[in-house]
Amino acid sequence: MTQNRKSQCLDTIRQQILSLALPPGSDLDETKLGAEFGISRTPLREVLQKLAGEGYVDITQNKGAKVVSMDMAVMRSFFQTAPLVYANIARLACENRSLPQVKALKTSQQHFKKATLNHDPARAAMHNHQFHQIIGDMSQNCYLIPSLKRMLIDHTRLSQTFYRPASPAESALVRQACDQHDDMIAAIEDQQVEAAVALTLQHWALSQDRMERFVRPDPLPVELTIPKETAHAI
Amino acid sequence: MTQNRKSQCLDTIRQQILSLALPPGSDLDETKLGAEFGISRTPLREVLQKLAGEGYVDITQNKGAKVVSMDMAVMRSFFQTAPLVYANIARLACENRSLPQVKALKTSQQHFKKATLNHDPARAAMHNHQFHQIIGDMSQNCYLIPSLKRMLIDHTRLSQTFYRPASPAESALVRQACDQHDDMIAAIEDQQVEAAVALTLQHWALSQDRMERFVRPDPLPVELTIPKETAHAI
DNA sequence: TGTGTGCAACATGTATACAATTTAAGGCAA
DNA sequence: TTGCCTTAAATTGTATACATGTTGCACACA
Repeated sequence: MTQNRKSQCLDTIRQQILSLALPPGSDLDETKLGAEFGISRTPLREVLQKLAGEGYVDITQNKGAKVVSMDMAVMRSFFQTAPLVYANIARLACENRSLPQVKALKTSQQHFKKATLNHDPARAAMHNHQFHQIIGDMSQNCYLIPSLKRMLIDHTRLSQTFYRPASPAESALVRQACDQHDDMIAAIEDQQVEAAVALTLQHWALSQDRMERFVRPDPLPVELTIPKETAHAI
Repeated sequence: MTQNRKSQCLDTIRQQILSLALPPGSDLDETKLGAEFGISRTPLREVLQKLAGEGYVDITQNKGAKVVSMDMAVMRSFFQTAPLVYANIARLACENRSLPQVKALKTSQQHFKKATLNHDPARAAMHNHQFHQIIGDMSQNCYLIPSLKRMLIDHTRLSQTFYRPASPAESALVRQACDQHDDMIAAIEDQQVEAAVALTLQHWALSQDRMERFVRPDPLPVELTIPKETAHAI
């Protein structure tokens, strides 16, 4: 029971960081969080240590924990490194996947598809996160998985707007991403390595474009008209 | 002062794991270690959490911490993944290195060279570890660095015998590795990306051979003679 | 002899009190 | 007002006591 509260605390904070409910750079107060989850500071500090190990938070001596930031320098390496990590994880997943894992991947994809159809962007982002984490598990490579997990944290945070399409064209992109997931499952199940890698790179290219627009939005029109509805800020 | 003891504890355990003084799979008793380092269990548990985040130990619920194991399945992915990670870290290090980092790398290499000349294999392995970790820092890529650090843990553990040459031919290999370090420093300083990557792969090939022999030793001679001196076991 | 049960010893998990450090505010002098 | 020093509040770090869970041994029984 008490153990339940601790792991629930861990899950909740992870989820809040991924959903940007806890924005990058925000402070995590030990006393406040402990009271919130009904556990004392000792186990709560261990939760924060664990989150630090997973790359969700940064802990500074005598200064406490902060949600990891997403500054420009980091974004640069994010876009630079993602295809390398994703493609190699996909390759290894093809080679090492077990059938129960394939089944878990299909279940995750069902939930993801349902969330997109129901226009539930928060759940869609979370299930997308889980989908790619399962592919990571399939790779069974304890050296690359930490990199993948760190990438997925920022990927999920950046893609929070992805599943909140603002136009028919954007809706089409979401459907396309969903179809790519189906194709990836098939390739992994049939262990078609080259197909899985190619699909992964296509999948990346799709979200890359959306995310880069999010980081560096379209320039305002030169004619000084005021847009009807401004895009949401971070 | 008290903070000193905690970080000293962290460093000592890291060093003991890398040197195999704490062999893979061995138990880490909280009470015993706390007494040993003169700190109570609370900060010691935080040390273990940190080590778990860095990939030095595995923590199981209600079972405590163990030094991460090195079974055959893991070794396979180790040899499979190392060139990918090392080569890409080298590439990024070339592009992003700062001059103070180059200076630190040269200092580290001096210590390394001195240790090999003095036939101090433990120190040589540690300075080699530090050398490659500095190259990791140069890459300034927060996504790949965790993978590199996890690789280096096992690399250093596997190479414990590398710097304990048993024949003139093996001594030549150590000298060659040392020379490669010098060449790598030059390539990184001059930002010659292709040269740095090629050198890194050569450097890997050299140690790969030694390490694979360590994991899978030479078959015994078919004639049933007893060797004069048996190689040290793990 | 083999197997299962219960208890005792031990190791890990949590709460709380206290110590040390950082942060912010207030007051004083230039 | 500005800058700096002092001091109080808040936050983090540590020690200890207690709670909970695991392990291994002894003993009973088939």
